Amino acid sequence: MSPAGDRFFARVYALVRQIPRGRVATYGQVAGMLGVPRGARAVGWALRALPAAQAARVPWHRVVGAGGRISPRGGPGPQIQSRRLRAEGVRFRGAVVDLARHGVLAGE
DNA sequence: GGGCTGACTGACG
DNA sequence: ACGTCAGCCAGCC
Repeated sequence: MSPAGDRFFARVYALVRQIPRGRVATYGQVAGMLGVPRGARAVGWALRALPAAQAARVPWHRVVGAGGRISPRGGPGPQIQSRRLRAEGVRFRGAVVDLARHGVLAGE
C-alpha cells in the first residue's frame, strides 16, 4: 500500500514528534526505527523539507547527527537548535550532545 | 528511466 | 583532531 499519508517524510515527522522532551535522537537512529538503517541521509532530507507550519509541532531540534553532533545546516541555525536543546535540559559535552544520557535508546 | 541533490555516516590520510 | 572521499536512501527535474 502507498497512500499519500504513508510517505517517508510523513513517517519521519510522526516519529520525531514522538520524541519526548529532553530526549535526543540521531538521523541514523530515526532511519533505523523506520526500517532503513542506512537512510540517515533520507531522514535529513525529510526534515529539510519540513514546512515551517509543521516545525511548530515537530521537535526537529531533537534530531542530531551521529555521536550527538549538531548538523551545520540544521534548521534555522545550529545555534538555535543547540540552544533549544539546552532549554530542555539536555546536557552538552562541548559542542556535542550527551547521547549516553539523552539518547532515545539511552537509559533515563 | 537516468541523473542530481542533500539537516548523514563511517573510513582514510 | 580535522578535512576529504565514497556509499546509501528518497524525492524531484
